[in-house]
Amino acid sequence: MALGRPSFSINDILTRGRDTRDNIQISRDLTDLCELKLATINQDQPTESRDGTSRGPGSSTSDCSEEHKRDEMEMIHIRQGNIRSSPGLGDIRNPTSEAGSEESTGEETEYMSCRKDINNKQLPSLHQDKQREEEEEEERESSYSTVGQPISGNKKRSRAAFSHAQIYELERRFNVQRYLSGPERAGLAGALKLTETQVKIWFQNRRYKTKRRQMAAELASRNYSTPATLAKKVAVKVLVRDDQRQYGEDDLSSPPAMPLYPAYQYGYYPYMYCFQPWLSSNALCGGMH
DNA sequence: GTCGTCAAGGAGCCGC
DNA sequence: GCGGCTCCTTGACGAC
Repeated sequence: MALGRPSFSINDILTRGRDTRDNIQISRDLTDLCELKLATINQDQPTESRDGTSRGPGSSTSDCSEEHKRDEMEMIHIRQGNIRSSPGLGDIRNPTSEAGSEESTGEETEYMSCRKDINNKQLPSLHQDKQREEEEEEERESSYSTVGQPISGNKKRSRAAFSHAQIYELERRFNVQRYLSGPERAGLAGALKLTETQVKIWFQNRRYKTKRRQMAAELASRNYSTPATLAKKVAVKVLVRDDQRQYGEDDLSSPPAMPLYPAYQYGYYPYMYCFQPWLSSNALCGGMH
């Protein structure tokens, strides 16, 4: 089951990504696209930048260049293999910001918060960060296998915590395509120092999470349009027009030729034609499908 | 202690 | 049979 593919192959990001400049350019394109959509969403709500200053939709240019630089550094970081690998290190995550980013309807916000986390926590001092990662790497290798599971017979299940850089890359990839082929998965897993299974499971969980949120949004919208509101949208035959009777008595006694509820047209939820929140910006930005 | 989130486990289904 | 999918659950973990 393959969904719509972008005009360029994401493999370009990974394979051509050995050429960092190419990779950065694609990263910029994706970042710009996502930020553009986010700006569209928040047109009327000035967003809070990382340094606490608010910025409007049109004022992101300078910030973008800074972010691009940081992205650039981050991507170089990843390509150099200085990425934190999967095994559960609680200190490399930022549950507060993650939880905060889990807006009920926002898919793009997770991506953006990931960017924010990366910029906030990892990029300001790459050298210190690198050194710390090396220390963590040693510590990790002493207790975990490469797939993030305890080596010894410890039956206690360990929950791998992916690094911000890994999640950032996974999210970005997910924004491009929601389904990966085998080679694509292998390439991404290799680039992120994860196993193919971990990438596969991550995408599965991510798709299901997206779906759950869409369903929740749908449910909320249904509750929003109350039955009383719907009851007003009933098709009524025009019996008299311009003082002329439009139907004979037989017509009126027989059932209408046209169904009153053309539900088939919009599935079984005709009112969704008017209000489809899952087709709004979050779904579009979250999937670009 | 409770709650939310997340990676992973597992059942059931489908296509090859 | 195998691999991947959806869907739901489990167990770990952090925030409150």
